[in-house]
Amino acid sequence: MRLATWNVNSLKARLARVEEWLAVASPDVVCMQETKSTDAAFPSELFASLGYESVHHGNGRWNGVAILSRVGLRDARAAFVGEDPEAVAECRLVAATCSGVRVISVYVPNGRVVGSEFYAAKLAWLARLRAELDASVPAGGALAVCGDFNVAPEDRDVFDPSRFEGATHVTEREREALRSVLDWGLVDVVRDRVPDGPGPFTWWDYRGGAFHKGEGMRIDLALLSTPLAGRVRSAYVDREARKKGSGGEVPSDHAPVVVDLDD
DNA sequence: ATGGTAGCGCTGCTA
Repeated sequence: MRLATWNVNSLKARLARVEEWLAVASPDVVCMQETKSTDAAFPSELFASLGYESVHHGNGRWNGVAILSRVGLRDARAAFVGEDPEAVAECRLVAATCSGVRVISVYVPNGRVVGSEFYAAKLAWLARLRAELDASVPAGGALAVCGDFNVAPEDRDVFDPSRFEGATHVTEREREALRSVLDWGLVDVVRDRVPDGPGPFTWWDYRGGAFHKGEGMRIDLALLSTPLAGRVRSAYVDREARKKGSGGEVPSDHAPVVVDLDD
């Protein structure tokens, strides 16, 4: 099974690029973030015509998460345990079971400025994600928590740590909050397969030619439970998808993370 | 050079 996660930075703007990528990469399950779409506008029929069932959770201009699967999709849920699905303010989590794997697509808050209310909300969101796993996922099962975590786990996950002093994504409190999620019993499978940095990066600023200068961060992660991590054949960043499409379409500022699992 | 790009949507916010 090929599992992927991709922050598309607007599904409407990226749709042609996404379709092209689906055909080339041929993933079985895709976690998507920043669709910036409503549930009504989400192109579920188009994805169905390509062989994918889907679930989307979005309410407009910001955020929005989805899961696509061509190996089954059931028990979808788009809110934290104990959260009223009708009262979700920010659409940042959706879960479904695909071919025996509990898949969670996450878009962790950016945090904006260290010390701000948004930074505090980011830390709280990560703590809530850990509580979600404790409350809703049986230990020892097949779990994949994938998405844009907006945290670079270590200094080797940024192109130049000195350029990030005082910035979000690299602070010890954010990294500790992420480690608390990992401590549930998850493996960062790309890092597991690529022990040395820098990178592999998954995000590059649109500005200043950052992608071509190699100035990125590794903030999109595939975190797999230990039993599932034992089935990983390969785990990598699909840098090709960060380049323009065949028709010159603008790419997302994120590249997909792809994980191939043995059956 | 205190900058830059992209998306949403129409003014400035978010990233």
